Amino acid sequence: MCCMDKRTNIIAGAERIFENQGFRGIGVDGILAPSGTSTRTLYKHFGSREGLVLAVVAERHRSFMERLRDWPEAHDPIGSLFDVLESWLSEHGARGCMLLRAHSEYAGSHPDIASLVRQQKREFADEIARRVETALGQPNNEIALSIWLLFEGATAAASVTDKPVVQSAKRAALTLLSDR
Amino acid sequence: MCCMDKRTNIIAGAERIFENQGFRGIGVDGILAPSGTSTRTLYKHFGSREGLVLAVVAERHRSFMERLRDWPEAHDPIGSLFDVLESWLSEHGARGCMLLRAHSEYAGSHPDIASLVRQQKREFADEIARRVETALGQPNNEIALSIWLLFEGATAAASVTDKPVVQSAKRAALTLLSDR
DNA sequence: GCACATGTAAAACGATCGCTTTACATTTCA
DNA sequence: TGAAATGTAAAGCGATCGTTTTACATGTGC
Repeated sequence: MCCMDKRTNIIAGAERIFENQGFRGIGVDGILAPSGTSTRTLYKHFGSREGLVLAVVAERHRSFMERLRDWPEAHDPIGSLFDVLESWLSEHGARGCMLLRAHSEYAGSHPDIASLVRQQKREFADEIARRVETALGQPNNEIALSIWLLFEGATAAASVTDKPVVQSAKRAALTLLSDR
Repeated sequence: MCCMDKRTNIIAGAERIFENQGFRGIGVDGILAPSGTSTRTLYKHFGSREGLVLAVVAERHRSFMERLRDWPEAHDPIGSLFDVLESWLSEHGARGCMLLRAHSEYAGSHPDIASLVRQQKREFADEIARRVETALGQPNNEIALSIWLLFEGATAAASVTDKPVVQSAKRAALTLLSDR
């Protein structure tokens, strides 16, 4: 078996475990079980448990941004934001943003994880600002920020309610956008 | 020393620890250190580590709802929501909603913590709906839900950015409210 | 004055933690 | 052919985990 596949498999398996158990709710044996990996290989690839967490968080962000970029509805740059979220949540389950979960679990003890997540969220907020500019023909940072908050709010709230939060966030975002 | 004070002190000390380290990032000795409590007393009062977490989460919600109720600006029921949030965050630090953090760390393994948080969030969303009805003279669940999402989004986002998210959420909420 | 409730201090329990090591199988390719 | 790279399996490292236990100090009320 080749090297890059193994690395990818470990990350994919760990991602599924972290979704359900959180980052600190399970040991390395449990993290490695879904990919059938020995601990020796883990430390060869990632150096430490924390190194794997870092890689999973990075991959999670990359794959979400990729889906955002490849989503076929270019004519509705803001509405499609929430359509992507809905598809994402139905696929992964609604357990709160994994990036923010990593941030809150590790911010007190692992500054590099915290700063990675801050940078990822800056990237995401910038992407929303770009889409607002596309929709309005000019930048509007105030509206972009509000739409970001609706997005993060829907992601968080979906983990604790059955209400249709994503569609509600989408409608509110479009209202704010047409209301300036 | 009397019984209720000790219980309260343990909870208050644990709350400060959980804010900084997360729920699973520290052992019981560390949790008890700020209140100078022996482990024996912990298990007498709460039965288990998880029992303490449950009590801290319950107290956290109670004390936030109390501040909301006692806030002096009855004339602006929606705007004051975000003023309370700003005062709360400046006092406790912005590390994401502790209730949601508990939910995501324990949902996979401790259903009773998860269901407590779901109920607390239902209570909070209902309080917002009541305030929307007060402001509008009639109920509007769609607007109430959006405002809840702005609130949760601001709470989450404040932990990873320096942008003035709470004030932005407040303005967006008031816009949605006056826009129906 | 004495039982009782409440507390601390500290040792000890087995279990599990992150990580390292030893031993061995497999593929790759010069 | 045979050394290097990559992998699993499993034992073992010391540290720390949540929890229980033993021993002892306090203050309160009958």
